[in-house]
Amino acid sequence: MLDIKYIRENPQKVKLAIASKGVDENLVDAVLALDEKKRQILLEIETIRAKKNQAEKKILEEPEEIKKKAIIGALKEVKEFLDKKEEELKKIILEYEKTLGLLPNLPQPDVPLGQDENDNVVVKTIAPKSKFSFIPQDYLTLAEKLDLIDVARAAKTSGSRFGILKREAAILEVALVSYVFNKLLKKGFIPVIPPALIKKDIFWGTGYSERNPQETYYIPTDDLYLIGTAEHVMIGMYYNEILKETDLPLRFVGWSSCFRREAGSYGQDTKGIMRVHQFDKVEMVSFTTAEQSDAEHKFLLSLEEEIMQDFKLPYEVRLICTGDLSQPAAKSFDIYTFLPGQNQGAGEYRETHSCSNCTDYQARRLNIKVKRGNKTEFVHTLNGTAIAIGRFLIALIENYQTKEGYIKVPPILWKYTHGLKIIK
RNA sequence: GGUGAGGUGGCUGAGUGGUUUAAAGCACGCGCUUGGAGAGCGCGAGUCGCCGCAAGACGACCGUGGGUUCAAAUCCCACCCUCACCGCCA
Repeated sequence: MLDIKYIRENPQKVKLAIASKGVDENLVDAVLALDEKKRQILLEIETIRAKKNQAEKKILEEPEEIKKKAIIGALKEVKEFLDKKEEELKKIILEYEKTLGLLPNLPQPDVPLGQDENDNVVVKTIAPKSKFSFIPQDYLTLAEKLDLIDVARAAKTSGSRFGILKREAAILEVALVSYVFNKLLKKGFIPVIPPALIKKDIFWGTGYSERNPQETYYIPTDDLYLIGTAEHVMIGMYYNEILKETDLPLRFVGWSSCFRREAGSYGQDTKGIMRVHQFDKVEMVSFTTAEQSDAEHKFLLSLEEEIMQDFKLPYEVRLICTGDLSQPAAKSFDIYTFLPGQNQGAGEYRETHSCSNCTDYQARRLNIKVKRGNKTEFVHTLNGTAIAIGRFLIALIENYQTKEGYIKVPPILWKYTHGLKIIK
């Protein structure tokens, strides 16, 4: 949610900003019109209510029955009028909040203008150190030979766009989670295993529902949503709470399954587990003060890069352009990992991590504040991928493959795989 | 699922129809005191909206939504949530 005062004072800036994210700029005028109407009715109601309150106090001092009755009679008429006005106000507030909710967070000034992911800007490249002496194979070919990923049987039980991780792939997931929990625990993150179902208010509050409502699984019987990421729960945990300043930055790491309907992605990545309805992910989340959030954003990105470097994976960091930013994000970096087995061995960079500063956008929607001295203010929230298991496994399989079609286990994981050093 | 208790400000907690402008304590802010800190003392201070250059005025808010009443934190109804005990259960 945006600050209405800021919109009132800077309507042109807001229009430009939301247009750069591909959202209709006319929404700004709609919000301002509703805001004005709302304030006008509110003023009217409050003036009358002030008079009514004074009249009520007079009744106490009034000894004469006749005068009392006259006042009470007049008050009844006033009440009927107020009831009508209040009804009108309620409708306008509802419309106002709905419209205001449609406005996305504003991009920070250093975010490049652009339409879609093709306009994202590469800000750093860690290129592959050496080339394969053979033509590297596609992860799915390798994984199916070794019986690590079973898409066919997943289709049998669950339909298209599902995968079953088997044998060493399942062991690797547990190892990856242990490794990354261990790493982030040392950095002061609080580990969390969240529920997979959340309430409507929380889901709305994290700010992902408006732009692509069909993306989420919804269970009508219980009025609950399946989480698309552990972030939904980790941010939502503090709904309507006031945090202590000394607790900030407050950091969580959560491991959960993530559910995505992938509506509108027909034909993309239809094979394998690159794009599936359910995958597991370890996600980082931070709550900070307004001044801390830029530094925290860099910190989360640095952790993601550390993870990449622990595994000696080649990658690019891309600064996301305005048109590709999510609704709540003010600025995002993505990490694209090099997958040498794609394009018949020519290789390709694919998105494996993301890292966003949502400033106070989610905090306003969820009413999450921090007490600073005598005042309370909205916190800033950030999120970043630690390891998205499916895509990270793809990266490991393709980068650690051998000529024989085996897969080496990265040394950093040995301590978590109990002696497993190669998959064959 | 059953029974009972409860939901009040940053926190604990008093408040059963009208000077509640929500007591008190803790925490917080400013000042006094001190070489400095602490303790102590004094003062200030809820949130949101709205009008105003400002001082300040006004309105709303005591889990949420309705209702009763001239008047509701307080009475009534529904719902949500928390805690305790019981039942069931991986």
